[in-house]
Amino acid sequence: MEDKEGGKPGTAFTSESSWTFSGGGPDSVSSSVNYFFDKDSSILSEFGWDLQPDHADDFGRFAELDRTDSARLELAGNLSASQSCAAAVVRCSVSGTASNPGGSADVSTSNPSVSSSSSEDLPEKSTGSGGKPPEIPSKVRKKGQKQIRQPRFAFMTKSEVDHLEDGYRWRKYGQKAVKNSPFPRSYYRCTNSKCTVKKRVERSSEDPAIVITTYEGQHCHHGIAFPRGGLICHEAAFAGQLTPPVSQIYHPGVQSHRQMPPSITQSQPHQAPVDVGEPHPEPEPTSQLPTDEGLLGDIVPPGMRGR
DNA sequence: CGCATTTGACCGGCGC
DNA sequence: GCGCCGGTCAAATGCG
Repeated sequence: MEDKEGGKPGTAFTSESSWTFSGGGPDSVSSSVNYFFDKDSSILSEFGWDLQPDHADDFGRFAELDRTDSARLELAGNLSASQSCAAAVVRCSVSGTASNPGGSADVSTSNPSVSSSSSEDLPEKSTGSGGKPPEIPSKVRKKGQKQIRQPRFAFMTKSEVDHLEDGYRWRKYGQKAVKNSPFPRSYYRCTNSKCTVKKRVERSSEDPAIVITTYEGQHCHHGIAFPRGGLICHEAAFAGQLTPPVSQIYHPGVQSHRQMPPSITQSQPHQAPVDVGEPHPEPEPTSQLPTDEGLLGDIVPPGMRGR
């Protein structure tokens, strides 16, 4: 894991980010694993997270699990509780690239300009708007230079829904069948035209209940990218900072209905138990409104502190 | 009408 | 060099 480049876990990203989920991980995720999750949650800081002691400990614990025997993470408590839709953080890994070597630590949600720190790989291709420049097609990468990826952050959640609500809006731009997996992989990108964050969603071939979500890049905007409007409260904005499993943040009235399946939009009073070891019998994922004190009050991104 | 999703095609990287 | 595979594009389609 962290021995790969001999760098400090959580502080030095690999220049070549190939990764996977270590032992016990799904075969479908076929990259090599780099768990940079450090006990001091420094990696979270890299992504703009700031765990307060209690939860830093939580992260530390499961990071440790990953490194030792890759035991199932049972991230009980506030973080996973937010994924009431029968989702729980199972495992988490972070990787990144030299294109953003720790610089992401400076990223603040209140500083959109930092977004440019990343996109060596994503040259502002205003996709969808049609039109890649003839001479510089977006998909063409520099020859002789391996594709440089933005910092990535992946986690596994146990969820019935593939696309977990995370406070940001995503547009699906592709779907591919995954080798050795009956489940397809979906590709999303942030709907914010200036934001190059992408995410991949796929299900574990071993445990269909587990959704593997991979985020790449960082949001260069703090609110939710709601073209049609509405502000989202800063908590949700933060949630999208890394778009972690703490997501499931839904604010009635401001959240786009499109993104929110009926089953999700209706908050449920109960919380699904967090037990990643066995499937949840819950037929329908439910969501809840995480309270600021229960979730967001504990994990505060740098840019959000003092707000 | 505008936006999101679907889906087949295309392209580049990588392993053999 | 070839084939496989992952990732992305973009036209078509659907939906609110």
